[in-house]
Amino acid sequence: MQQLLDNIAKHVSLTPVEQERVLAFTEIQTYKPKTLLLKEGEVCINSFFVTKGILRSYNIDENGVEHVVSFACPGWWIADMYSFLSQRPGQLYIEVNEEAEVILLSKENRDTLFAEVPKMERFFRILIENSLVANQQRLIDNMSFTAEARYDKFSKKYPDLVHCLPQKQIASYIGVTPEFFSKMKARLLKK
Amino acid sequence: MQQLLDNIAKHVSLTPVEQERVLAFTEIQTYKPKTLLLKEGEVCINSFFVTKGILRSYNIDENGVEHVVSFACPGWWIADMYSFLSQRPGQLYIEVNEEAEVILLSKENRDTLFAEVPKMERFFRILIENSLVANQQRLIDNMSFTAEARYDKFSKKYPDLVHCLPQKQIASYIGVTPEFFSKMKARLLKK
DNA sequence: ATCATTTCTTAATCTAGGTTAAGGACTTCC
DNA sequence: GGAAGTCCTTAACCTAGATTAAGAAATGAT
Repeated sequence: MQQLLDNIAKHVSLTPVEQERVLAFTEIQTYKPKTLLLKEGEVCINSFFVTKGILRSYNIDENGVEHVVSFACPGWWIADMYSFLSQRPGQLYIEVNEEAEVILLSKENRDTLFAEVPKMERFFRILIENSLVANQQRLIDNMSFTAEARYDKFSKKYPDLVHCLPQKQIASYIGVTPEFFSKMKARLLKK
Repeated sequence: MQQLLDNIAKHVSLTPVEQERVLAFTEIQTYKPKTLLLKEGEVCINSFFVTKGILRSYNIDENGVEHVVSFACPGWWIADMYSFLSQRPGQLYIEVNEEAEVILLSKENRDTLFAEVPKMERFFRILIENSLVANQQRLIDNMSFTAEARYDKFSKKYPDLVHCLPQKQIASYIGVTPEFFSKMKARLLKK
């Protein structure tokens, strides 16, 4: 729980009373690997703050191909933002990659919290802003760079993740097939 | 100016006094086509609310190829969000497509406004949330669909834009070359 | 009107990355 | 500890979309 408060403290400073309110609205949970916290077609009731382990979100396209939308390590939030915000069925899966501990904040509680603790609305505003910027950068990168350059950027940005994720998930995140990813990696080793 | 207030009213309801504050912090401007409101390497001081005309933002990659990041029609906001939020040099250009009238809100004024009129922070939080959702959807679409399907989605989502934008800009937005776009369109006509 | 610039089209050729297939290396779980 | 899955790799072949080039059509400036 302290991790969450530390995370919030990076952007806004809460009084002890406000911190209490935050904790009152959240709930802690642990999950085994491969647990699905959300499936396509379901409403994303909770957003998840990761304190241990790794989660990922992905969608599955018409051809049954999985596309990783995001990873979440300790200190990161994850949700199907479309579904969470609209409270309508979404298209994303959220799955536990590695034995995880997460803090849950439901849409309902989030909205109440915004009313009671306006600083938390600021906190999430800033979080979403950062998220938008990162997302827009990824879009630009996908349009501007080759798979090789995208992989290079990814490994520099998330050096830890490169070692603990299955390659097929990295391949999916940067937008190539596992086979091509494997070929590409072999090519890079020769240099 | 009324357009801006109407737009805000869709998400939060301001008192007349609050509306006054908003207007006090904004400024109106008109621009000729091809005017560059922002260049790569510059700091994005203002965000722009379009009341007339069309703007677009794009970046230019290492090979000199332009990639359209977004269009903005009346009722839409546009900015280089990375640069605007961090007040550091950005990579985007913002250009006037069609004779435009826009309302300017600087980063500085926005932050003051947030402190004076908390509802405006809520307004922008909601705007950014929607923006993030749209952006994430575009990312997923780019990974999941062919150029043809992306074009189809685009023309259904923005039927008006299809008619008033140069094809090369649409091609760039959906992520293909103008040549391929032209070929694709010819193919679609045969069906 | 006319020259210049930009945009669009068509066609030939090329390539980054996809597909299919098959074997080997790890896990995982009775 | 062995059967059944996953995951990773390699290789041959395939295709969506890029590149190059060149002409036609539209737009704009003088």
